[in-house]
Amino acid sequence: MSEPSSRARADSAHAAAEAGPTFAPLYRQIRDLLVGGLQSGEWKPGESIPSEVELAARYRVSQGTVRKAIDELAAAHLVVRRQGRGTFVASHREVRSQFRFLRLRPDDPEADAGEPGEQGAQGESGHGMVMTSRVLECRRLRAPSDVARVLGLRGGEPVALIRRLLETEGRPTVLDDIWLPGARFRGLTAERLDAWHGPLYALFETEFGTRMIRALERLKAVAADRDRARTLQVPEGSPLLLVERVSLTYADQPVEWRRGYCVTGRHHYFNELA
Amino acid sequence: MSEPSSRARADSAHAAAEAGPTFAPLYRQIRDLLVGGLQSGEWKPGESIPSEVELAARYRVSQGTVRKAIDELAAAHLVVRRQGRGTFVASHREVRSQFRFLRLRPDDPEADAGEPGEQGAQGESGHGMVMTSRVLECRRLRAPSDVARVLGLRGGEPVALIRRLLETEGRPTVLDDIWLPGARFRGLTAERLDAWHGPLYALFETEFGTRMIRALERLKAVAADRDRARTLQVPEGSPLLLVERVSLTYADQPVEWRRGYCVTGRHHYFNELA
DNA sequence: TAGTGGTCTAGACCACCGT
DNA sequence: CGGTGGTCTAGACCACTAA
Repeated sequence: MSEPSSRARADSAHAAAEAGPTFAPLYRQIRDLLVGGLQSGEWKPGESIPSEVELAARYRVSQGTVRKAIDELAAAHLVVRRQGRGTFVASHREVRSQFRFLRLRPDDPEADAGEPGEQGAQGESGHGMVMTSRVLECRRLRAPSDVARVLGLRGGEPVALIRRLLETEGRPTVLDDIWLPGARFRGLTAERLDAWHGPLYALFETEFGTRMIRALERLKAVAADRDRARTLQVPEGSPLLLVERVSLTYADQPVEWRRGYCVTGRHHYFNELA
Repeated sequence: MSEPSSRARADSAHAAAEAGPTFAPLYRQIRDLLVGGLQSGEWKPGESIPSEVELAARYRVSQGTVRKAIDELAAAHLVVRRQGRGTFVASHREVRSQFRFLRLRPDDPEADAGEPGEQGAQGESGHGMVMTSRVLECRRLRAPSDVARVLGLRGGEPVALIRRLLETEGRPTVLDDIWLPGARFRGLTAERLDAWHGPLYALFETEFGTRMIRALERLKAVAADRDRARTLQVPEGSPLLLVERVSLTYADQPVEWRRGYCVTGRHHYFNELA
């Protein structure tokens, strides 16, 4: 290494001298460069990124600095480290991160358990829960203003709407309304959804190059209106758990708005405060 | 340093030689020692722990190893680092970690905002929300079996029950039933609760030496029964958000079981999936 | 055996804080 | 100014994986 971190130190000195914005430490700059590689698709979900020593050479920093950058990516679940093998881009197809966004669980794990590891058709399962999905509707339309606002679109831009029913043990459990930006999800049809076996986010990642990174949720208790009561086979006015979710991809760009109405008679939403 | 990490290396070699349990890396051993110091009260909430160099000398490891141990404690919110000052034991009295466990937020931040920084009597506020607490009941009794099971007590052991009503803008919003192990919370009375101004967990930490570290929650939507409907001033049968919480202290010991019934007409439970 | 991530060390320098 | 945490480096060795 002929010029170890000359750029970084220059930046740092720069920041001290100027009154301008303080510069990020080297490992954060490296981290952001790596995020750029992930975002641009240079390394695709499931693939490995270059080794730490290679990245250190490429960016002309020490291995320790690259290591700290990757530590942050791993903490954010953008990559997964595997000792002896390498560092891999996280994927919703992997079991490890499959159910990271699924918080609904059966009250009694035993009562709702299927065969260990079993999955229903279109199934998203986890924690001994078997869930089957039925797509009720999938159409494209112009964004209503509230949807446009949440997704950061202009009103009237094309969006896709998926309505689906999740069932556990044959009982309707969750009714989802899912809004997606039309531009990102060209070619999304009910047939395509029916043909896909696996988590929805794995489909989005694989078929549309859109990877959900994190999500913000708002929960409320609401009374079932007539339509939803009928679909979920509960009395009108029954309490439902409304889970509103905005999913974000790289750079915190919103790419999904979802409203789920959950029957919580035999299930609950689990959360850990840490 | 005369014998740098002789213990650690011996352990490591040991583990490799034996078929027994693998030994934790040095920094985890150090971390656990530090947790022991926190748990035993060697360093109290708000106080600073020894500096990294001092700890490195004490445990005869490098500063980098101590640093990594403290990194984990900081990630778990057990300590807070402050550049140039030191590392401090986290406290519920500090604004930083005041509202870490409060997930209920007004739907429209503007609508419910009081004076910036204002707090109601008994208030737990945050995110522009003002909440006032009214203790309805505080008595001691023998643990019902379900409470005993959750708190890890034997049935019939003494427990304390607090019932309180949280109000926002004069509107009843949350009805809490809080169960505590009697042994830990000797001397807890309604008068003591009324006299305390600040978060409940700060009281527990300051007056009873019990610090809540993390919590597990289960959420459901339920219909308001007659009593709760009256107390919360909503129609009987209205949907309420039921938040069931088990709080844990060091070593994941359960020390609180709480059931909160929330009116979510103007508020929601916020969560981030990361 | 070669290559990867994981641990540990030692030392330099920086940014920040209170005195 | 001295002391604290924060960054960065360089190099050694370990643990794991795959060929």
